[in-house]
Amino acid sequence: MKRTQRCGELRKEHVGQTVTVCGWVDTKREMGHLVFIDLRDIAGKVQLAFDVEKRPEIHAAAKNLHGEYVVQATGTLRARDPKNVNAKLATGEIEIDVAALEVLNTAKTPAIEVRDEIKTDPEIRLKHRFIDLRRRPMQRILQARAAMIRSMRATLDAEQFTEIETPILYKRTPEGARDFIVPSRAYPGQFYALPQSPQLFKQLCMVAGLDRYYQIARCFRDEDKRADRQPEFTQLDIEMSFNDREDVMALLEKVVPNFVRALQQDPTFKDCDWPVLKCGEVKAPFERMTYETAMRDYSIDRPDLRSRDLRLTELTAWAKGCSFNAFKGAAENGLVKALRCPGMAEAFSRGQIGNLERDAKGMGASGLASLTVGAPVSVGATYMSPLQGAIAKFIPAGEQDALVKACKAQPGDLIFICAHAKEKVVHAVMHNLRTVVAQKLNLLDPSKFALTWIIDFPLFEYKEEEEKLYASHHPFTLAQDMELVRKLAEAARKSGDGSVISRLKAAGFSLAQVLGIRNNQYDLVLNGTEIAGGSIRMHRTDWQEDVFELVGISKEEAEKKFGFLMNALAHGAPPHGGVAMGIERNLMCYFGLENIQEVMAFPKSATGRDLMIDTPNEVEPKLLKELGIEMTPPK
RNA sequence: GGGGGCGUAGCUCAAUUGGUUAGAGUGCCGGCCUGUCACGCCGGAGGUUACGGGUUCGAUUCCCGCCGCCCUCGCCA
Repeated sequence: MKRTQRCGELRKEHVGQTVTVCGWVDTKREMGHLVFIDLRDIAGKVQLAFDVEKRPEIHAAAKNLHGEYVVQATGTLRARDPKNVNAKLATGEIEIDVAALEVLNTAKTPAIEVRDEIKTDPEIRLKHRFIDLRRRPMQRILQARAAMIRSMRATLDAEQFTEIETPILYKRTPEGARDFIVPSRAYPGQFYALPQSPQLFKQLCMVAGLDRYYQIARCFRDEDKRADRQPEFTQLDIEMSFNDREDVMALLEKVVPNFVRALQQDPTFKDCDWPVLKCGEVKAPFERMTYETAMRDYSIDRPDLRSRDLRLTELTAWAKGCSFNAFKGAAENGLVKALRCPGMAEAFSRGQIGNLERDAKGMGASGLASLTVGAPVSVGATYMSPLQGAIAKFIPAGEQDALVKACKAQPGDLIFICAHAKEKVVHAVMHNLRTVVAQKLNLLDPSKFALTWIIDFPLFEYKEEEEKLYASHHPFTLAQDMELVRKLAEAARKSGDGSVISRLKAAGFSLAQVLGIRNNQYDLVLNGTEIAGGSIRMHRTDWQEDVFELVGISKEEAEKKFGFLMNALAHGAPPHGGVAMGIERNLMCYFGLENIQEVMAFPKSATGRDLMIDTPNEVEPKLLKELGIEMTPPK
């Protein structure tokens, strides 16, 4: 045995014991006849004391130690004199009077200082990741990640789930994200693909009668990276049988509070400064909000409800009768929305308003109207309109009053209005604006956790340009009204030509009716981040065929792409559904971090390179030949 | 694929309009110091200014290219 305790575990209660510790030399303080070494391991630091008069050879050996040397030290644990206690250190009341010292390894000077706070360039940190991970904040994050996953497993095991591994060598799926592909040696010219998620396999597990599946699943997507995206990431992947959406939601309402509690109660993290440690108990059941409400009030399907009272107002009806032509025109077949900013008439400078307008234009808007609300007054017989701003003069007093009333605005408020023929543009602008205003109002406290389910999503999305319906989640999601889907599919099959929509219209169905169908999807949203999402699936092939019909996936195409799933569904698939939760995205929220690299042990750069091991890289021509792959010459 | 920012000592950053020996803090190495704990004091080493080209008497500085990192739009559930 090389050690009796870990450095950071030693306390007053061990005083008098002979202890052996191992760790890295953190700092050395030489005082002539005295040398102090702080020895560090994952549990913390402890002070080693060396006195030349007591043991000259050991003292001399201590003088030869350098930073990051790996050392084993044995000695008597003694209490420090009260005047020498270091209150900043958990081990500050004690030190080791070292009697034996062994250098287990020397160390080169690291590129990164092993300290809690560093400002080092991310490139350097990634190149020397094994040093970066020696730092306490990084070790705590990785420990917390493990604690979270441990808790997830415990919860699911208690609910009779079976952890099942699904293949990493998978098959290319033309839908969704770009696949990473892996050449096959046995079949030159043929390829595996890495899974974007285990979606189809988990459904096959249900068909197999495995009843309840989960996996801490690695997922791969070959898309361009972002601050919150990596080419490989981890999901808690869950699927269950004979359930409806309530069962899945109830399950996550156990999983999430359990792991939050696990993090909050773990003494390992008591010194950490994480939002998750300050957010209090996560109470179940979680709030629920329909997609319709979310879009109406917040213009986004993942609203940040820390600013729940900052709601948007739809003004389309008002704008249709508006004298200001820009609003009126947009309202004809588009959307007009307003954001009332309470008491913020003076909150933004001219320049800031200008920036907001510029951002709105960047999202496709033709402009962003801003109006401040004054007190309505009558001067003699003339009624003075309450609004001020560049466009106020185009809106008569009566219309202004109606606007103020619709927004429930008060004197001193600021009102932003965005109008556009494309709903998507208005939603993007207003969501962005709401975020800015909420920030300005200090509503986005990172230690406040606002959790909500978003439910009742539309089954279909309609792309006008293509005259095509798309599955808004994925095409395996069960509709709430399969009866109507059946009728639609039948109608679409009968009347021969034209787009699906024109055929449905010919059969007497309206677009609103089609888009009004809700599905069985549920997303879990935390402070504006989607931290989990899932759905109940269609377990019957005839239902599945109906939806394929409506989204324009032909029989041949369905057979080619999803044949094995369809075949499996035809062999007695039980009703089933599940959910997936992004581990990294969750951790980022809980730790208040902006970059996904901070919550992974060995992340890749934003261009998908591993800077430490330097990959991707070339392989030998011989290997390529074996795989039947020929390179085009580089340009 | 598009846009923006960045690249100078191990690390974090300076360097005037383009100007002669590229500096500081920290780390590192050595010395001194008996209670330090981000110890203190003294001394020292350390640079292909990412890389390649161009303009110029002269380039860290200006121009072009290229590589890398970060952010973002597209893309991505």
